[in-house]
Amino acid sequence: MGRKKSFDQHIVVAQMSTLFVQRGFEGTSLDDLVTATGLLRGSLYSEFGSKQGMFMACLKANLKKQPLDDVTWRLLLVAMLELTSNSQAVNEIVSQWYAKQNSPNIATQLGQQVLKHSHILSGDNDNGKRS
Amino acid sequence: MGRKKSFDQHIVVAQMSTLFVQRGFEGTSLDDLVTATGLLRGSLYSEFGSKQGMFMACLKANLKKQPLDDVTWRLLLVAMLELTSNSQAVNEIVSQWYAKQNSPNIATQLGQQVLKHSHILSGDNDNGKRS
DNA sequence: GTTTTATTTGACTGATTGGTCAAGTAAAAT
DNA sequence: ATTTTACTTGACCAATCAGTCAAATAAAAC
Repeated sequence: MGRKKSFDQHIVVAQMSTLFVQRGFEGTSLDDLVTATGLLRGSLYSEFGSKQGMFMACLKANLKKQPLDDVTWRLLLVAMLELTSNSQAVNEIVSQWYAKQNSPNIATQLGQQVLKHSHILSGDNDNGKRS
Repeated sequence: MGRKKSFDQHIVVAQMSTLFVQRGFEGTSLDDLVTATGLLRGSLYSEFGSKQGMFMACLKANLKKQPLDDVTWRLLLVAMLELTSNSQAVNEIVSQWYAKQNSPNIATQLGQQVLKHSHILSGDNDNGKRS
């Protein structure tokens, strides 16, 4: 068997999901992920293979939820706007999810998430500052 | 007066808009913008001040169109997902636009643009390659 | 023609990016 | 107790990032 893993996949995926949701895919750096998870780069890469692998783990895990929560909708948005047109693998995940949907108002739900995320007309942006 | 500008603002803004629409804000590099416009960094910075200034020029110029075309909708999406929550200046532009809208289905239109951009269920992604 | 002003040029910078890997460590297997 | 296996550690890397600026250039003003 060898050494035991020092982390719980589910927790790590949840921590990474929070980041991807807040900052998007390109907006989230490996350093961000290292800080948020408490793992180091080597562990993250041996577990997920690549940054895209980390995102896909988040997307797959969250898509299992029913009904979809805000985190999952926002991961779908990030996938569709940043990854779907460049990555076959992510495209397939999202396409398979979309094919199963029969609700006619997916677009509306996606759009509502965009509006919610944008913080428009609320004025609570931080002018680029990060904690 | 001094030396004349070697470019037409409108054309440069249109060229930059195409890039921001295709690759998003963070996904578009200064090198990309230099290549697409034919201008060099110094010219771009003396004209627009910053990368965000370049994006804002694109957004402002496109929002004058009526009715909004796909490019403008996509710029709004990019703004809302990548900039609005971190940049007061971009937030104000989008907020002012949004306040003037009285259509009840903005969310739906935004969502349709997300779906259109995602290339889902069409399979024509390029696995990350760039021309 | 000389000076002044505005723009272009592109090499350069320090910071940050995603990703690697040899060495170290902890557990199981023998 | 020793070996083997699996995971962790973090320094390191080449590439890329947004942004700068002194020097060169072109036009207007005189």
